[in-house]
Amino acid sequence: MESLRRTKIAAALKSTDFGSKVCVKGWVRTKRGSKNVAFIALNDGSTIHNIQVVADRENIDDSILDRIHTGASLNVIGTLTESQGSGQNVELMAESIEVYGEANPDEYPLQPKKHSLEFLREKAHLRFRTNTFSAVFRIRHAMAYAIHKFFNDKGFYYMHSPIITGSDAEGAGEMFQVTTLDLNKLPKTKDGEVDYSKDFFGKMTNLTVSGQLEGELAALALGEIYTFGPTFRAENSNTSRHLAEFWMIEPEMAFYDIHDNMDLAEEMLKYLIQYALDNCRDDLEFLQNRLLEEEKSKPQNERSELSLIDKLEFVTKNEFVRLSYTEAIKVLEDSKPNKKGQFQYPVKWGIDLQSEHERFLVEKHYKKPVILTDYPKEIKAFYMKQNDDNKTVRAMDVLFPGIGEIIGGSQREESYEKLKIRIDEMGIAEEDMWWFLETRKFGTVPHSGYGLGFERLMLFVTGMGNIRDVIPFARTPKNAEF
RNA sequence: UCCUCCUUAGCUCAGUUGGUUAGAGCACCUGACUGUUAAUCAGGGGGUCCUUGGUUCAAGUCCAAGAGGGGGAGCCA
Repeated sequence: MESLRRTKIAAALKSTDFGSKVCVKGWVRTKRGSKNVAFIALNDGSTIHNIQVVADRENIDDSILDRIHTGASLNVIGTLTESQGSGQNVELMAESIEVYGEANPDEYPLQPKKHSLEFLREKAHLRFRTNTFSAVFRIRHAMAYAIHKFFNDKGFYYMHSPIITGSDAEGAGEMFQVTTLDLNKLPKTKDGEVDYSKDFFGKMTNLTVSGQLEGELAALALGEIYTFGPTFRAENSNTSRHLAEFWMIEPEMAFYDIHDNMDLAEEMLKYLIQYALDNCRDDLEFLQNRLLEEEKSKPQNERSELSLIDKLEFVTKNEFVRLSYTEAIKVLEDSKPNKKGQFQYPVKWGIDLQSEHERFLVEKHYKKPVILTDYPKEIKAFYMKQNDDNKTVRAMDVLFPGIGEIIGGSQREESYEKLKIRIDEMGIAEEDMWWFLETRKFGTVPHSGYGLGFERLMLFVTGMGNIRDVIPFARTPKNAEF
């Protein structure tokens, strides 16, 4: 077969250079045939759209066409032409086709039809080859890039916080232990405890549950930093919005108060969503149509009011509602569902807000993203700045429709004395936190930060319903396949 | 971890009150068709009814336990 530089399908479909000879390579989505001609829809991942390869049986031998099924990989050389059919503008009249690899249709699990997301989750090694997942993962790339671009353009520095941590005071959940000890022959101390001095690091270590504490150290010198890396939580969470391994973005900013923090969070979310609208249009349209199809089988009252793209545009164009926890409790107490006793969990100042409460505020009452601030100190982490009322802390949670908490953050406590007292009150070992406390001892400043769950952002942008479908290989309790 | 629902052909699903040889669409194979659009039409092959135990003359169907999965809740991002 002659050699010719490969053209990506995205570029070939945009070309108007009809009559030119091009080479495309990709994977077969469908093959349709009639007596004289076969049509092959070919996709190479460069776009959601396929190029239609037209194989005239006079030019392409039946022995080749017989080897081509859904999933096969091809190298096609042909002439770019204006399509005679109505489904596409451009097509490729094949002159020669090389089959790189066949896909035995008796064994290849993907077919040119709708598969359930649950089925594809078990075929995660092949699901990239579907329209839905190729769209999701192109958008995932775009969002990761946009995050770096947003922060870089604002003068933030990308800081790599450690994955393995010797601190067990991050306080964000159960941790995965990291060890090189032989679990069948654990070294013991005289007291019968595991002797961690024999472990790789000479102490007990875990995978990080948050890069925030290290991020603060960097922010208190570099000014504005962000982390973007994997995070691990060994919680036995079995929901559509939790993963044991997920990616988190954690900006930390010196000299930012809680209001600067909220402004940044809102600006960032709007920027990221606008970036998707501007750069992932084809993929968003595909996912939007997919959702519309899915909703046809739902009863009218369960269908969403806005389409995916309208929903994204709505968020970019409207101010987020900002109110304090105390105000939110009042709204909830005065709400219809509360008066009718429809909340499963009663509303009272001091409780942690339940999903049903957050959903009422975001989806029913305000119908907009909501930022809640100034929570009771008892239900929030030790590092949050205490308010003068001695009851609340300067926390902020950004709540999104359908997702719940997409961002959690706060202004940080900068007072050495207050922080030390809070650490004692919460029973955290002070000797583990000496380095964190020293930043308050030497040249402390007001500062703030937050954590954005990358996959939760992905859920919102793609409209997907399960967090396992917006990360390539989900890690959840009892599942670390692939 | 709790509540709830589900598991039947490669995939999506139907299967009545427990009753003889378990069905459909798609996919695959064969044939028809002069350019299709998840092509269409005709025919064909394809089953550990999740597993184990129980009730019964008889279990895909009823009961119990287990496994896997979905949805909701808690924990949170």
